[in-house]
This record gives sequence, structure tokens and C-alpha cells, in this order.
Amino acid sequence: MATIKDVAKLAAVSVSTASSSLNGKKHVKPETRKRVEAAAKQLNYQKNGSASDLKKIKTNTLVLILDDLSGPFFSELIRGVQDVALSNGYDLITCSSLGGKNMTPKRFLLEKRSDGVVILAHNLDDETIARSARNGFPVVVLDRNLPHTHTLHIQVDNERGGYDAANYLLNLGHRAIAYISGPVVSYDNQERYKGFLKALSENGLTLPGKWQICGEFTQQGGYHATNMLLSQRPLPSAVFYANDEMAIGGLQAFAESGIKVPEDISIIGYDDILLSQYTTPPLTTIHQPKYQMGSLAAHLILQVLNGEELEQQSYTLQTQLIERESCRRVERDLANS
Amino acid sequence: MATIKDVAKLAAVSVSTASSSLNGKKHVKPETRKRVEAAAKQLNYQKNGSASDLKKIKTNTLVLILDDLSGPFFSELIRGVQDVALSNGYDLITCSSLGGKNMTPKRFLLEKRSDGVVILAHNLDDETIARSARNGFPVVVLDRNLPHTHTLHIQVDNERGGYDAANYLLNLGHRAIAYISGPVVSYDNQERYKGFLKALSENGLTLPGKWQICGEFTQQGGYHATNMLLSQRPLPSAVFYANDEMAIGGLQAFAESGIKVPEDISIIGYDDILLSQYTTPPLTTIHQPKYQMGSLAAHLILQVLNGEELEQQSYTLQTQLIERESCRRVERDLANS
DNA sequence: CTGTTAGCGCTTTCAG
DNA sequence: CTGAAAGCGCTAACAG
Repeated sequence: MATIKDVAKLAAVSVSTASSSLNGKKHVKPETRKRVEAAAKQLNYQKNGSASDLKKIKTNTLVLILDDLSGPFFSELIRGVQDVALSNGYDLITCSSLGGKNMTPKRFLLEKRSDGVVILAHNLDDETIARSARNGFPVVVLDRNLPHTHTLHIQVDNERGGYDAANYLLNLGHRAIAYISGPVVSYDNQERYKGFLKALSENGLTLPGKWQICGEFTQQGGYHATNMLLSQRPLPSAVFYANDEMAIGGLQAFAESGIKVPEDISIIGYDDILLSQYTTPPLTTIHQPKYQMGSLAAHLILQVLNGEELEQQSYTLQTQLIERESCRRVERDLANS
Repeated sequence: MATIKDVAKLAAVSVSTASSSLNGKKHVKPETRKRVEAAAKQLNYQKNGSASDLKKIKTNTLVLILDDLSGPFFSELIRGVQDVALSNGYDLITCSSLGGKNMTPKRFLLEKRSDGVVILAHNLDDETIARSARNGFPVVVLDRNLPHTHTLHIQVDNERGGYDAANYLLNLGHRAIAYISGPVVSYDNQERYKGFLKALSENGLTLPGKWQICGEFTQQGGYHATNMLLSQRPLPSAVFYANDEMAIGGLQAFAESGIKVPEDISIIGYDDILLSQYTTPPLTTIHQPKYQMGSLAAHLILQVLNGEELEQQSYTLQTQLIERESCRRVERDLANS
């Protein structure tokens, strides 16, 4: 691989002149520049990014760390981050927090390979994040609160979301409601659960253990959890899924058992992923402002990078109930525990 | 920011000993190692990734470049690449080819920031790709053929896919078939179109201009294109969408116009994205082996990186027709041009 | 087992 | 306008 030295030699200039030329500094004589450029082309020269990063202060790169790159939830979030990153001249790369101990995200959090990072990855440990948030290195965390650190937080009022979902069901007359949750370790999930329970208890209801099932935040997880629910009669008249993907898995499980949604059972999801409006029936769900989370995150990072002072360290966005067709009104309890 | 020098000084060892310690070399006296580790922790030392990359030959990173990180098509592809990358000890990062001239992807293609790359991004120019594929730097391209370069190719037999889709419709008795295509610049799209036309002409049919509409490869694109179709009666009895997202947009447009699928019109998509089985009606489509494309791509890269000889430079995968419920048999033409 | 030495490839003063 | 020189932070021989 040709280095800048080779280019300089071929162009018969010094390395520093070659560098100036290649980086578009204006003080180079056009003639010289031409020679350098010709030499570079001839040698198929490409700069070594690591070497140049080493000298420079900034990498001009923002990183987005996600649990899993392939989840549908993330599409809009990514777009939000990307839109503002690109329009401000920053590169965006994404990586997943899957993988071993010395995982990819750490390289970008700790090894000065980026100028700022946005995190939505619950399998990334607090300590790593806390350690990464050095001064002048903005880290925005979307799925947890890390007090006493330099991190910035954007949160969705998930407790409220869970509360709203439960109340919606309650107002439709449901009294026997199951909760199919995501992994208990998920902070977001806990908040939704809390809000859900709160609404129940305000109505003098409790959640029986058999109607409280947890699984992975995936279609499969929802499918299996729903089958567990189905194996323990009586059935509730409504079920709240901790996210849309799980609800979709549930839809499948119900269909296979000949149980009709919403005629026989009402279901409500969470997130409002794109998919949820195309299911049969379209899914009533709690909308999360995903694009907004992403764009706000990127904005905050850019502000820090530009040396501006942030007024708050923590931001909260609201959810919104999206009424579609997966829930129906019931006059009295069709089932009870 | 503390450097390794600071750590060495604090631990009262030489820089090289500090380095050896920190990198887990086994020849360091446990006592010394402890001192170094303590010093590193005390200073909150983190290595500078660029500096260490500069010395090392490998970055241990694979990059996946996509048109747009947020498309549903990519989920499975990413998973395929990721699974094999991670299980072989490589980090995977993804980036989008959106953005300006000096876009992110170039940094990873050209600036020696990664060990290999997988590309599925039709807005990335051939020249950049060709220039990047230097010796020992494997580049797998999934959406085009770049002869006379060092690049590797994985392709899906899209012509066959288009041909199969058309024949399926033809066998159901359809004679008046429209084609709603993606951007004409898309190589994949062209292939599908070719196959589609071939089937038509084998049956003595042609595609009237008004039934040949193109738009973006998105839901919106499909929606608008379908509305254009709707404004020019008579309608065809079937339409082939160049991808599932467009078909879903079409579903929406038809629903808004009170046209029933498949009763009034049959539609077939392409890709078999996850979403397509949850639409109403579930979408008949051509399955693309997305996971397989990803995992094969990563495998090829790893083989090259391990110095193995590849037998072929080009690989072709087959599509498969997935029959769901968006097409119906017609006895005779309901509409004709 | 540890330290000395020599760069990796590039950018950047600072003189000329 | 150009070149010589210094060094970013780290790793890797090689001696001791």
C-alpha cells in the first residue's frame, strides 16, 4: 500500500507538501498540487485513517449502539439520529451490543474512535457507560438513568404509557387483564409494568401470577408466552403486551388456537412499530416517539461538541395511545380469575 | 486524557511493560501487572484505538454498508453477517451510504479502518468500490456485478424471481398485469423486470406503458405509484410490485379506493420481508434468501482473511415463491388494455 | 521478566 | 510557497 511518502517521492515534493496538497490547503501552488494529485492517483494512494485520526482531535463520527441492529423498533430511531448527524457533517455508524465481553461498542465508547455516542442497548453495562462519559465526550443514553455521571438521558415516560394502556382497557370494560412482559432486566419494561399495575390497583384490581408472563422482546417471545397463557384457563378478556413484536407473536398464537382478536380477546401493544398498522387486525398500541428520540439525541451531542452548555441532563418524551382495531368494548367480564 | 505513558510513569515501569501488561501478555510478573492495572484504573486510562490500529495490521472489524440502515429488508441480512462475524471474533459495524460526497462508507472502504466490507448500497459508485478492493482486502458486493475487479459477488437470481412471479400470475389466469418498479437505476430491479417481461412475451403478452410505473422502493413509493395506476382505467387484474414495501403501500392505496385484494385485484410482492406475512391479506411474494446472503458474505470475507483461496468470485442464490393470500385465480380477463 | 529503541503514517509547527 | 523536524499513542523487536 502506497503511503504519503511514496506519493511525495514520486511527486518530488516533501511529505508535508504532499499532505497539504491532499488535504486541500490553499497555500499550495496549483502546479505542485497537480503533480501531487497525479502521483496519488498513479499509486492509487489512500490515506490511512488511523494515522490521521491519531493526529487529529476529532473523528467526525457519531456512533449509535443498539441491542440488536435488526429490530424493527430501531428503524425510525436510526433515521432520527442519522438525519441530524448527516446534516451537520458527521458520519454515523451503528453497531450492536451483541457479542462477547470485549464487544464492539466498547471500542467506540472507550477507545476514542468517535466523537459521541447514542446508546439504546440494555445489555451494555452501566459501568462501561459511566466510564466512557469523560469530559467533552457526550454520551446519550436512551434506556436508563445513570445519575452521578456525565451522561445525558432521554427517556420516554413509560410508566405513563403503561398506565394509559391499562386505563384504555379498563375503560372498555375489561377487568381480567393479563400482562405479557419483556425481560425483567429491561428498565423500560419495568416502568411500563409499574404504570400498568398502578392503573389496575386504582381500580381495585390485582394481577394474578398466572397472567403475568415474561419472554423475549420478540415475536417468538410473544408467541411462546401467549401459548403459556392459553394453557392456563380461564383466559383474560384482554392482554397487554410489553411491545408490538410480542403482540404480533401473540396474534399468531391466538389465530392458531382459533381465538379471534378482538372478538374473543382484546390486545394492546407498545411502541407503534411500522408493522403494527398492517397486522390483522391492526394493532392498538402505545406510540413511542422514536424518530424524535433519535434526532434529539443527536442534537444534544452536537450541542456539547460545539461547546454549548446544556440546560438539562435529562429529557422526557411522552407516549401516545394509538387506537386501531385490536380491542373491543366488553359489557361485563367474560372471564374472571 | 491519560496515555499509556502516564500509566507507565505512575506504575514506575517502562511504557513497553505497561503495554504488555495491559494487553494480557503472559510474560509479565503478576506483581508488576497489578501495579500497572492499578495505575490504569486510577487514571481511568483507556487506550487510543487509532494509535493501536496504526501499529497493528488488522482492525478486526468488518463493515456492512447499506443504502439505508432503516429498511426492513436488511434485518435478516444484518443478522446473517453478524452471526458469522461475531462467532469468528470480528466486530461488525454498519453504516449507510446516505450522505454527501465524502460519505462514511468511503472511510471504511478506502482508509484502512476495517478488514473487509459487505456492500448492498446502490448509491455507492462502482469506481469507489473498485478502487477499494485491493489485494487482501475482501469486498463482497451484493447488488451488482463488477467484473475485472477484485471484488466478490453474491447475487440473487432476480431475473428468475421476476420470471416466476409473472408466471405465477399468468398461471392463475391473469393477462392484464401491471409492473410497479423501483428506481430504474437499481440493478436488481432491472433483472426482475427482465424476467417479468420474458414471461409475458413467452405468453404473447406485452406490457403497456401505462401499466409500467416506477417509484421509490418504499411504502410511500408504492402508494403513489398505485394511485397513478388507479387514475388510469381500466385497471389490470394483477400487479407485480418490485418489492414488498411498495406492495404494502399499494395495499393501502387500494384499500382507500375501496378496491379489494385479492377479490378485485391480485398483487404479488418481492423480498418476503417479515412484514409481508402480517398484512391484510398476507402478501404472496418472492422470497429472497437474505440471511443466507449475509452469512455467505461474511464467510467469504473470513476465508480471504484467513488466506484461503476462493474457488469462485461470484455466487448466485435462488429465490422462492411464497404463496399467501394476495392473489386469486381469474377465469377470464376482467380488464384489458 | 523488563527497558530501550524504533517506528506505524500522518499532520503540523516553524523556518526558510 | 515548500521542506525539515517533531511527535500523536501505541506496539514490537531486541537486549539485557
